[in-house]
Amino acid sequence: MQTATHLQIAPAETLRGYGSPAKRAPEAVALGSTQVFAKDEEIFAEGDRAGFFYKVVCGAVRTSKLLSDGRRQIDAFHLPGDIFGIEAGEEHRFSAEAVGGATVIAYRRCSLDDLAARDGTFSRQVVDAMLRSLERAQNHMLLLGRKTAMEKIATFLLDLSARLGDDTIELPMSRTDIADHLGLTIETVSRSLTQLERKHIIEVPAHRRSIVLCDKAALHRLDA
Amino acid sequence: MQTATHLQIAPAETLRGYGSPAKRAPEAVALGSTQVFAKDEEIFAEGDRAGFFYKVVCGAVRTSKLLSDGRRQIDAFHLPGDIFGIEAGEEHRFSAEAVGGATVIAYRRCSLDDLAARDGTFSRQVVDAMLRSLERAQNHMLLLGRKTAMEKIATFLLDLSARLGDDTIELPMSRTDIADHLGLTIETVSRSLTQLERKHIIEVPAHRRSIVLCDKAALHRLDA
DNA sequence: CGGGCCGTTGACTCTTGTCAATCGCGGTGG
DNA sequence: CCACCGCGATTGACAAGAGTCAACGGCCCG
Repeated sequence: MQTATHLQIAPAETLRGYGSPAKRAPEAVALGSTQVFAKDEEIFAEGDRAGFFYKVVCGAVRTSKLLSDGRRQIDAFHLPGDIFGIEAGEEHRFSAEAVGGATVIAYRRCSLDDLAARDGTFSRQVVDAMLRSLERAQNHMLLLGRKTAMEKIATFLLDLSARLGDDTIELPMSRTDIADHLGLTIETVSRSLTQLERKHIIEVPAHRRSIVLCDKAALHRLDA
Repeated sequence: MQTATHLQIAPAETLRGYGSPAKRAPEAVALGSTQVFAKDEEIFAEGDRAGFFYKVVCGAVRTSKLLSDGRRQIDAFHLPGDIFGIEAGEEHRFSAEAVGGATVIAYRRCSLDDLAARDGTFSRQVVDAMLRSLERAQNHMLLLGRKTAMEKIATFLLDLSARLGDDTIELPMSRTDIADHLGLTIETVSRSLTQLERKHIIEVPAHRRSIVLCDKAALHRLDA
């Protein structure tokens, strides 16, 4: 086995703008440069040249695809620690936007071959990220193709709670985002949550932006 | 850049059986061993130890996940040349079965780190396969979450025709498989095909196992 | 010739989507 | 400080796309 002593991933201090006036935090941290994006600000768009990939530091990021008539599918929400924006080809295959403000680290994309050829911690992390994306995508296909609205909501809440490590979920995203992630309409999301609330399985405080899971067992039962 | 002169992926001649009486073609081709599976025979199951991954030589393979009550989602059909069964963890995250007979090559899975650490053609091919799976999964999520039944069918037919490189599609899979892939019921698949037939957009010969795309432009119009 | 499997078709149901009104919080400006 | 405005969320009434259940048809194979 070879011994690569240094990761040779180029720092990405010389970031070109993305057409949006984001405040950039230019201190180059280790291998990438930190950037701050405002609520709903675009990080990259479908079809953009994939010069960088990213790791979420804080906040949340959504990656999505659009149909020609505007229907949207959010394939994933990325939380702190998650890596997104890795591509096989030269272009990004989906767009990424900050959900209510996010800080990310941008890594210059070296050739994927190069990356795959190294054996440092970081390359392992990237390959792992890819595989976890794939796994998540596969689970999500099962959800989208075969689960009912209520099952989708239950899965979503349990997953988010597990990822955040807390039974009280501060939702970073709007109902519209949730709907576009689960393949539902905003009305169906709202009605499902109301129903769960009435059964005392969850509690939704007045500002409606956080959800407390009171009865996880019941949620697991609802989740097929 | 290092120069790995040999791919060090272990041949997989010493295959343990998978609990099913498949005829095995034991000649070890290059890096893996060829295996033949009968119609609907299981190649591996969800939860099996992921000791191998596979490349389709001929025929077709479906990979799928099940819900506790039997609802099924086929995440992909794998055609000749496609690689499937690569996993991040120790277990297969979905099951794989031959669709009406398939020949595959099994590769012993070395540690993914090792694999990622090499720079040979084959490792590149594997990483590429992963990224293509991911891309396909993302497109499929858009389909499952946001397309109508007719749009799903149109997308499916165009995709299959493109992959097979032919406007006449010999369907390797049943209506049930198609339904479980597109998140529909067998009845809806059947009705959609009949409707396309009536509009002279496709032709479906009497045995119903092949489909001729007469009017691809119309299909593209139906596909959002 | 008969049985079974796969696919098609029809009638009906129902979950989810659509359209529209209202609520309520938060921010803004007088 | 308070009234107003606007956006996001909720709720209701209704529509419709897709699912369910059931019958039937045709093909293959014994």
